[in-house]
Amino acid sequence: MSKDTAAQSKANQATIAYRLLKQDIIKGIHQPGDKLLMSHLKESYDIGAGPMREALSQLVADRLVTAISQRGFRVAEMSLEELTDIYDARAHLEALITELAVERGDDSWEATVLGEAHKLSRVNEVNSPEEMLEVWDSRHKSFHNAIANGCSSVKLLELRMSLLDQAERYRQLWLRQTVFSQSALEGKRQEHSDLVDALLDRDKARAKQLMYEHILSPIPVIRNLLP
Amino acid sequence: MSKDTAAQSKANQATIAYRLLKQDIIKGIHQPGDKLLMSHLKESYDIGAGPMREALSQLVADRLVTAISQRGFRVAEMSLEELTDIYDARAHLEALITELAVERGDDSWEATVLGEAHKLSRVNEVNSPEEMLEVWDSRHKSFHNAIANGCSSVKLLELRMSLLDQAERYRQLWLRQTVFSQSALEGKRQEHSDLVDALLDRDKARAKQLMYEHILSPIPVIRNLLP
DNA sequence: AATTATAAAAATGTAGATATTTTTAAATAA
DNA sequence: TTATTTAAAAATATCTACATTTTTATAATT
Repeated sequence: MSKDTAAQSKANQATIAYRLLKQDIIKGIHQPGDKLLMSHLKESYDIGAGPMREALSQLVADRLVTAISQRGFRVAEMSLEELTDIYDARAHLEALITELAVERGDDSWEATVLGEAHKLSRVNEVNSPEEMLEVWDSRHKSFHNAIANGCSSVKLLELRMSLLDQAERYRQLWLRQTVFSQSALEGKRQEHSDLVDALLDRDKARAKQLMYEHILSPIPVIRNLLP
Repeated sequence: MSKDTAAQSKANQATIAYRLLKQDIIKGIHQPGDKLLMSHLKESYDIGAGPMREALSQLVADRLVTAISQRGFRVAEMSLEELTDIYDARAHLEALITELAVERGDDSWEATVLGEAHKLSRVNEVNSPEEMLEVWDSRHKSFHNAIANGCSSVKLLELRMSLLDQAERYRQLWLRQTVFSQSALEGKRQEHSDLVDALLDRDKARAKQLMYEHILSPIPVIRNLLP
């Protein structure tokens, strides 16, 4: 039995519900502002009220869901204000982490970053557009994770993940626009290439600045798509 | 009826359990590594298993508790490695937030910082040592919160709070040593005064550097007290 | 000693009971 | 009529008590 299958089978109902709900909120199956009715959730996920509550209050901590005592749960709203706030925080945090990664990253970090950059630049021979989207997004994330890991700070990486989760619904809006536009994709390719250059040159200030701008760049696109 | 009492009376069992448990873990009533037995918790807090699980899994997200599926919950261990990691992250994040506060803070921010600094410098006419501890800690937190609020980033402030919560058990070790030592207290007074000067001078680089060092300064004290 | 069987303890989940909020409809007042 | 209040009903959230599953401890067996 694979490790993954073992983990899945061991996971309790609350964990299963948490994963499914989170995915469905990110995918937009549950829209911002939607009421998350316990009776519906119980039925559609086939999970009891207890574990479901447990999952929901975790998502409240993740800021993907809001709760009012005795009045249940709703999918958290999306707004231009939140978009700006999340991306401002992400840009500053990611810039900080990049700076630390340049200071602290070793040879093996450099190697991994270079490897992930290469994989990302070679997203070509794919079948469907949907697969393209998935593969590019996955490799793009791996590339950025590889850079960030160089900072060697467990806690900063956890904070980074928390912001990424909160940004994910906004990112989804940007992703389609970017991956399906040859020129946008080429722009990203250039940004990534410049970034890698700065990292390998150990040019702290330049890497920090490039990362800051790279993170903020999707904002105009997302702003236009925001409902 | 006061707002607080109303909030208390409206809060559900899970929220009550979360608050009580968190306090008791920070106070050390539940020690690092302790098993959090559902039957004991149910009895001592007089709260059912469902809400108690909900509270526990929130504390897992807060990193104050660890969970193993089907094997229950334990108070998270404390370690020198975690101390170093948390304080490294805190110092960098707080320095970043301070820098932004100097950039973004307005007149009313300056006024609040100055006011809180004044209150903190006047913790004197108190009755018991225990009260002294409580009052100083409370005002010290308010002072630092006032500075941080200047950054105007909801998300960065949330990340800051998350790290503060994780640092709280370590901070408690340092607090007694500092508040009950006249020389240590004088040292802090000086650091705070320098910090305020840099803030009001809008000296970004200096404020950032002072804050970075201020956050890291408790580490040697805590290291010696760590069990 | 190592392995297996058994019993006890504990975690987790379910179903139904209870409490709260929301909706609906009727009654009252402007 | 229109708006407001009130009371009852329905919908919903939450909790409790119990049932089930899993783990852990103990004893028995090889």
